[in-house]
Amino acid sequence: MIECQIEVFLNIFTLDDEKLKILLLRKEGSSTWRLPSRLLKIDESLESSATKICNKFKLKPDILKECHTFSAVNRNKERRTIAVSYMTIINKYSLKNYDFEYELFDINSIPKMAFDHGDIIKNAISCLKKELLNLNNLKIIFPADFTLPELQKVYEEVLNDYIDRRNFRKKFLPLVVETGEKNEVPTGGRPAKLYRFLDKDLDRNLFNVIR
Amino acid sequence: MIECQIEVFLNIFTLDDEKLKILLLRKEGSSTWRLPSRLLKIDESLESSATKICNKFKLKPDILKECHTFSAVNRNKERRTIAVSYMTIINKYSLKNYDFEYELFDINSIPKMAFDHGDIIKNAISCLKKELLNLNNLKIIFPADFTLPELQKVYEEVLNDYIDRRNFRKKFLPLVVETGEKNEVPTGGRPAKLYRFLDKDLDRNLFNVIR
DNA sequence: TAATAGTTGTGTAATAATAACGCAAAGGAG
DNA sequence: CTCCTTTGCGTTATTATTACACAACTATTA
Repeated sequence: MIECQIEVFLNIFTLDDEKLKILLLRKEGSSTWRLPSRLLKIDESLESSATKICNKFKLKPDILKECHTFSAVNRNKERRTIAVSYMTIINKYSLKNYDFEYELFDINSIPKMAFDHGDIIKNAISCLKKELLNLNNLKIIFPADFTLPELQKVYEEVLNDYIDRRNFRKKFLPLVVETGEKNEVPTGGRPAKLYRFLDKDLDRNLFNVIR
Repeated sequence: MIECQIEVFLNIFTLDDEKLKILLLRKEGSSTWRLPSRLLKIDESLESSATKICNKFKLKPDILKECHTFSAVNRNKERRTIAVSYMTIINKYSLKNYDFEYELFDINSIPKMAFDHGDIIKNAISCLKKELLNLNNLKIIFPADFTLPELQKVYEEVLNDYIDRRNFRKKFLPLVVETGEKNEVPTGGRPAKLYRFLDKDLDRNLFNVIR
């Protein structure tokens, strides 16, 4: 039996400005950033602790997944601390009301992080990519009025590969329906049609996980 | 900060008599079975603690994966206990020398388990199935001199589906080489040829994960 | 207003992967 | 020798994937 504290970390991912981003916090005057976290209390499970972090941001996430448990003996010099990392995917617009200072960072440009938070994020990002291949999870960040090029950019980032535009459309057109509108935001070219997902069985992957 | 103990569980899977099995222990005179486990010590990480369980069975596993962390408040009535579950896949013959009483159980016939060990196993079995789809892990239980029907039976269990024998062979023949021998154990029919895997890039799945 | 640059939308043909199928060969049991 | 069980083998049809080029729409610039 050991005396130790359990830290719960929450990696909150979202899509912002066509890029996958993670929500990070910084203490007043600190030069390093940190993940939202919480110490486990005696009367709560890890899942409920992670849910309480969500509540602080007024989030009701559709997905909350355990990523990994970090237990290196010296990860906290002061006292033995074990960290359990969770991840969630949210829509950026559910962050409208908040009482906290936060910043969204592109997952490819993570800033200098406190302690081992950088390792925790790295692990969570690979978890994110697996989850985003499932259409139900993709739908969280693309609830309505998205363009196919936007979708494709996310897939290309997740798969870390180029996808042919015509072949991509062939896969997705049977799953979506045109809203009739066009993208109002100028992209410097022909405006793209807006789509939303059909209410179909979306609990599947159109692309395969690359191990 | 809470005072709690961390329990490490190890799900040891192997292939025995053409069936996927898990290694379980039973205390003298007890009616219920338990998973191999260990309390985390102050000076070890979870991974090293799980490795120490392996050592007790004189195992040097090729794979050791974290499955899940179990943290329900009342999972141990006496004191707050959080359990981290690991799984490994071993070759049955690495269990030849042991100092412990153990029994191998078909993963489809798990006996009455102590506490929440049944839940932990259930979770680990789904983890096992994901891992076995990777040829490198499959090779652990099929290191040499296996028959294609034996392989196929494992796939059918993992995928929970029937596979056409001819199509199955078509997929695997490019990966294996005949040893020249035939299966000596009578199966009530034509004896199957023995194979071993070629030394190829096996870090991939020939069948896709079904979510 | 014409030319240019940037972005989106569209179809077809070649190739590869998967699914569906029946029968002969080898051994064991009677 | 017959019957039963299991293994080994090839072909065809279907489906999925890949590769590839040009026109349409908008904003910007000359």
